[in-house]
Parts: sequence; C-alpha cells; structure tokens
Amino acid sequence: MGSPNKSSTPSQEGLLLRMGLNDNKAGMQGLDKEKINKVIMEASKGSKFYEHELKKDQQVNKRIEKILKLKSKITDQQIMKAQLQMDKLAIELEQSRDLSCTTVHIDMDAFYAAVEMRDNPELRDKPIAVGSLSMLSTSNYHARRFGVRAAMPGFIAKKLCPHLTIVPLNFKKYQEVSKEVREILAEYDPHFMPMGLDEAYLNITEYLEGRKNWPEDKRKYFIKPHSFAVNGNPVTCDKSQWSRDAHTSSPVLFDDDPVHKQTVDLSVLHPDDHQQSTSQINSVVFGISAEEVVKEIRFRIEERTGLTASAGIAPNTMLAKMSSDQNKPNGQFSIPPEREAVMKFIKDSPIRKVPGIGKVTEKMLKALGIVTCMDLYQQRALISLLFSETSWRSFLEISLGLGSTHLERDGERKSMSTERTFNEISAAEQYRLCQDLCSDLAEDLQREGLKARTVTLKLKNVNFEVKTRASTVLSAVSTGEEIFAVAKELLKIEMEGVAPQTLHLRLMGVRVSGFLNEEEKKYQQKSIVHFLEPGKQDSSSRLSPRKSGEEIFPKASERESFFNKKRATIQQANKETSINESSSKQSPQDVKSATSIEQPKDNDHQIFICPVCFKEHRDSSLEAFNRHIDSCLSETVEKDNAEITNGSKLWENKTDLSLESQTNKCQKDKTSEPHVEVQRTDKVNNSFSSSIDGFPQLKDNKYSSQSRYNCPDDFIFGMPTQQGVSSKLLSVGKEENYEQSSRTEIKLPRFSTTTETKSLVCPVCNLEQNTKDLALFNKHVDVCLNKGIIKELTESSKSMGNLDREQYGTNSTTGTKRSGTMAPQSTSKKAKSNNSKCTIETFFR
DNA sequence: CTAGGCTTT
DNA sequence: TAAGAAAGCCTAG
Repeated sequence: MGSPNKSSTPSQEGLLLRMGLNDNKAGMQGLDKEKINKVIMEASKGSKFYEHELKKDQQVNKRIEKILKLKSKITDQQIMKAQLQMDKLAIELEQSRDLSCTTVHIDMDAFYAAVEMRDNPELRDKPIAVGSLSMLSTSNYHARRFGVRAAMPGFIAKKLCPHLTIVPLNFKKYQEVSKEVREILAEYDPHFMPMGLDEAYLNITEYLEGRKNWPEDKRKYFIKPHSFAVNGNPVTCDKSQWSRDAHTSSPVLFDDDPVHKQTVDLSVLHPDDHQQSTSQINSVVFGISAEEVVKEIRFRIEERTGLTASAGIAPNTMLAKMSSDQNKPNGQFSIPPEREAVMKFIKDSPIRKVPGIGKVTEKMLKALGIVTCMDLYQQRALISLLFSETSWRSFLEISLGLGSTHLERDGERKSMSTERTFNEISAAEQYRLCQDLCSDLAEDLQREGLKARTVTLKLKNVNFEVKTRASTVLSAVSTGEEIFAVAKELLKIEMEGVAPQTLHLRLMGVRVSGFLNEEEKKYQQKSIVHFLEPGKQDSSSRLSPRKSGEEIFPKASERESFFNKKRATIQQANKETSINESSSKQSPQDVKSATSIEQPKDNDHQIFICPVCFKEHRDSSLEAFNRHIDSCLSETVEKDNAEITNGSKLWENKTDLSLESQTNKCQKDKTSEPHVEVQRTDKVNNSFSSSIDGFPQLKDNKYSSQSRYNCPDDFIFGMPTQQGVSSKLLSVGKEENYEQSSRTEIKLPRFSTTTETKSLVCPVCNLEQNTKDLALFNKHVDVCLNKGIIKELTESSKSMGNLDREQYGTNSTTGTKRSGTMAPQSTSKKAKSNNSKCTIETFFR
C-alpha cells in the first residue's frame, strides 16, 4: 500500500500522510493520487493549519532523529542480549496464547453517508459527504474515489470533487439507526462492546456453543420484499437487483464501484447449506459456524436498517478489527483460530493497520525500516532498546498476533469534556464562553451524578497550538458555577500571561476528571455539612452544592496572594522558632509537627485560626468560629459574585466598559485588598482581564504549585492541615521531604473538632473508630494512610521503569488490553542506560 | 499532578 | 471564509 509518490518531496509526502489523505485507501490510481495530493497542497499551503502541521511534522522528525542517534549507539552485544530476552518473553507470550475465543468486529460501511443515502434517494448516485464546509465526518465510496475523506474540511473536498454534495450531520438519526443495530448485536453477545455509533466488538464464543444445537427454523430468516419507508416515501428497490442478489439492499453504495465484489449472493451466503432446497426462495437459513453467524448478523442489520456492514472474525479483538478492514465494504473476513493462520495474516499486515498504531508511530517505525508486522517481530530486539516498555511490549504482542480475548465491560468514565471552535472573540467573550462551557458540562455531569476533582482548561490559539491547564481541587465540583470558578482562574492566568495582549483563540474546552466514587461523594458531602453547620444532621438540605467548598471560597489568585502573605508571616515566625529542626533531615513526622503548629493539641485548649483573616480564636465554640469564618468569607464571596456579574455585563454590553465602571470596580477591589495595583490600559480586553478580580498578575505562574493552593479545603475544619502548608511555604527544603509530604496529600480533611463526641469513621479504612480523642483518631488515620502509601509505593515500583527486572519473571497475561496509544517515546539517555543495565542483570539472573 | 501527545471513532 | 469533538492512555518532569 501507499507506494511512494515520486512527485512529492519527502516532507510533502509525510505531511500529506499526516493529513490522512495520501494512503490510497480508496484504491485510486497512482495518477489520481498525484492529482489529489496536488489539489490538497494548493488548498492548504500558506494556511495557519498547514503551518502548524509542518511544525508538528518537524517535531516528529526530531523524535526520529533522536531515536536514530540512539540506535547508532547500540552495540551488537546489546542487541544480542535484548534479542534473547525478547525471545524469552515471546515464548512466554506464546504459551499464553488463547485461541479459544471467537471475537467479531462489526463496522458499518460509511455509516453516516449511508444513512443519508438511504433516506434520500437523490443522493444515491452522487458523491456525498456528511459534515460541513469546515469538516467532514465521512464520505461515501463514490466520493472517496475523488480523495474525499473523513476529517477533511469540506471546502477542500469541494476542490477535489466539485459535484460533491455535503449533507449536514444528523446525529439523532444515526443514533437511532445505531440503536437498531445494537439490538441485533445484543442477541449474539449481550456484553458486546460498542465503539462509537458504527462499530462494535462481540464475543460470540458462548453464543456459538449454544447455537450448535439449534434447529434450522431458529436460524431461518425471511427476506423482506425490499421497500424502505424513508421519511414517508417508500423506496422500492430495483427488482432486478433483488432477483440477482437478495442481500444487496444498498445498491446505493456500490453500484458503480468495482468494490462491488463483496456483495453477497445467496450461494455465497450459506455455502454449507442444506436448506436452500427446502425453503422458499424468499427465506434463508444460516449455518452454525462463526462465518455463518456473522453473515446472519450482517444480513439482519441490512434487513433492519437498509445499511451494510463489514465484519471481521478472529481469536482476539486486534485481529478481528484488522479483519473487518480486509473486505470492506460489505464484506467479511475470518482468521481461523490457529496459530498458523494468525501468523500468516499478521505477517504481511502493515503496522498502520494495527489499531493503536497511528501516523506518528508508523512514521517512527518506518524510519527504523519497519513497515509490516513481520518487520516488527524481526526488529524486536532493537525496538526493546529504543522504546518504552509499554510500547515494546505491545509491539511484541502485535507482532505475535496477540490481543485481548475478552471484552472489558466499559469501566467507569474517566473524564468528561466539552469544547468549541469559534472565530476570534474578545476576552470578555472568552470568559462568557468559558462560563457556558462549564454549565454545559455541568449538565452532563449532573445527568450522570458525577463530581469531579480536576478541571482542565483547553485552549487552541489561531495558530492551532494547543495548551491545557489543569487544577485539582479538594472539594469536588459538579455545578456550572463550581466548575467555572476553577476554569475561570485558569483562563485568567492565561490571559494575564499575555497581557496586555489578548489571547487569540480558536478553541476553548473544559474537561473534568478525577471523579468521586460513591463513598467519596458521601464523605465529601458530610465534610461540607459539618463545616458549614456543625451539629446539624440535615444533610439533605445541603445537597444543593451551591455552597460546596469551592463556591464559598474566594478565587484562586485571591487565595494565592492573600493566603500566601499571611502564611508567609506565620511561616516567618515559625521558622524563627523551629529553624533548627527543619534545617537538615526531617522525617515526615517532623514535617507534620512543624506544619501542625496551629492544630489544637487537645480539647481543652482549642485555638482556632481563621483561614481568611488569620486571627486566632481562643476558647470559642466551633459554631461561633465557623460563623466568624462565614462572615469573613462573605465579603470575598460578594466580591466574587459582583465580578462575575460584571463580566457578564461586559459581554452583553460592551459600551459598559467605560473607564468609569472600571475605575469603580478597581477602587472597590482596592478597598478589600490594599496591596493591589490594578493595571489599566486603553485596551478594553486587557483592562477587563486584569481587573476581573482586581488582583495583581501573577508572573511566572507555575500552575502545578499554584493550584495546590487554590483549594482552601485544607481549612475545612477551621485548621490548616499538612496539605495546606505545603513544603513550599514552609521551606522544608529537602526534596525527599517534599515528596513525602506531597505523597501524604491524600484528599482527606482532618478532624479537629471535638464538639461532637460521636464515633468517627476513618476515611481510609472505613472502620468506625470509637475514640473520642481526636489526636488518637488522627493518628489512626495517619497509620492507615501510611499503609496505603507503602502499598502504593511497592506497586508503583513494580511497574516502574524500562526493562524492570521484575517483569521478566512475571508472565504477562494474554488478555492484556492494549491501550489506544502506544506513544513510543524515544527513551531518554538515563532510561536507556538503565535499560541496558537491567537487561544484562536480569538476563543472568 | 500537570502538560503535552498520540490514537480512535 | 473554511481544518472537529470526545475520550482514553502514555510519558516526562
């Protein structure tokens, strides 16, 4: 595939490949391909997009250079040793090869386009694509011959194929059709795994077992007289088509296409049939083999939806997916469950066909002379020395034709996001958009009843450069306001970073991740309730997260600057007394005692320190203290809200950006924070961004450290905990101590109230601790935490590093699910030297 | 943890 | 005029 195009320069070729337009998938002639590439180049050249693609391409080239340099340093001896190791591993893998499963991959042909064609007969003979002038989701096979492909902008497609009809997306419809298909699939495997709307994996092993004994009539299907009611217009199919080929209900797709080869006729449909004779012409009986079952599935899909599907049958998902690609459209391919058959198939398969190997990986491997899976196997030693362990392991498995044999139940969701591309907008509009994104996201989030700990802002500038900024907060978020509170800060920081310029964005996105599990949800809810209303048990009244942690606290930069100053003061005083202990080595215990200076030692001498004003409150009740905090906070909250409203106003009415209102606002801010110097420029956007909360810009922000302070929840019980006073503030200094203390940064608040004497549940082990002594209880929690950390450490050390010696002893399971990404990064020097060292040591173990 | 990247539909 | 959205995983720092 993809014989090199002589007319393109290497870089062009690479780029076109990257753009996904040059792999000759639709089977065009070389000449056509050349023309196509030329048109694409002309349409692309000079665009920002193209420039960015070039840049990315150069980055990949750099990576390749790096890897080649590494390669040149590898000695024959190293290769030999690696070879032996890989072979040893290969043998292990071989032993665990499991051919007992029958996996099927079903792939609807040109799905969206096919649906549109089905529903609009006028489109049938035309090249069409689904999407917009800016982006196409898919194209029909007719259009593909012109080089029109998915992920290509429509305006370029139009240049390639002026008669192209572009149909707008109609997601609801596709979802409905997809649902119909899924209903069929579920009959063969109730646990089938859908991948998007048009693909699915099935494990039909069990089904096949049961079907063995099925009587013929259970496998018999009647052929519908083919007329599809399409939007009220019955479409009758050409009779001649049907008498010739009962199963091509979509002559639509392939009528003039040489690919027609795959249309199934009755004789092909059940080669092992005995039944044809007895049944009428308009019925069909399917056999009991996997092939027959898959034919049946495809037949039923077509009968039901009028759309064709391709399928692959194989002993594992990787092979099944590759197989389904083999005879598309409207065809199927099967790899018998024999090692020999598997190897025969894998041998000549280009690595690019392997799911998980994309353009970049392909290019990198190609630079090493690896194109087919056989190359991949032959170069296994080299690969093991050049790529990360995850990568080379997966490469080895690929080259042996191994893949996961069971379909993992779709686990819990890991993240949720929404993003939007737009024409350039002002800073005020950017804030507003961010707000919208957040509330959209919150809707989805609440639909699934999720709360997230990490909020990530994604920005793409007009040069297509992508930036992400994340912040993890202790009090999980779920409402639009809560998410926005975090996202806004991230956005603000970015804006300030370029001030007095504005951000020239073309996309903004918000993502949330780190979802709370059920227990954590309950726990966090409880903590908040306790903080806000100690003594009251009515948690239901608090279910509205309007007042959850993030919301009621001031915003990040305010906290940052404000708390930092206060903390610095305390720290200063603190240092002076404890400088000796903290100077040299300090155990985690020491860190804690140093940091817990404000923690009450026992019930009798409670000293609360307000996290807002930092005043001490001796001998006051927790209720009174919390009331104090509330009042302290209410100022900042008010301010916050005012700002948000202000921002919205700015969005709605730009004329309101008068200098006067700005000045007022700044003055107001100044009153609450005397140290603030608000920058004012003539540019509306800038004054808006720099005065959005009236705080000075934080130069050289490092988000990671900053976001650590973002969350005031370490004050949730009125006391700063270890987390709140990170090593950075206390100048613990030593790296290991920092590591330790940050490791201990488990998102669990401490209990420092003793007003309630009911039993406490350890947040780590979940066991009730019948102690009234908080110090004791906290100690227990510490022990519990340490246990967890130790466990974590041992586990992570096990799975760490390249060629970790442990790994050679363990037999890896065949079922290993390969992730979507191989991301074979060039190994760092350090890693490499470790790598070979381990290699040698391990091997002679 | 954070940031950037790769891959997939 | 015009080059997507959503999600998962990997890796380096």
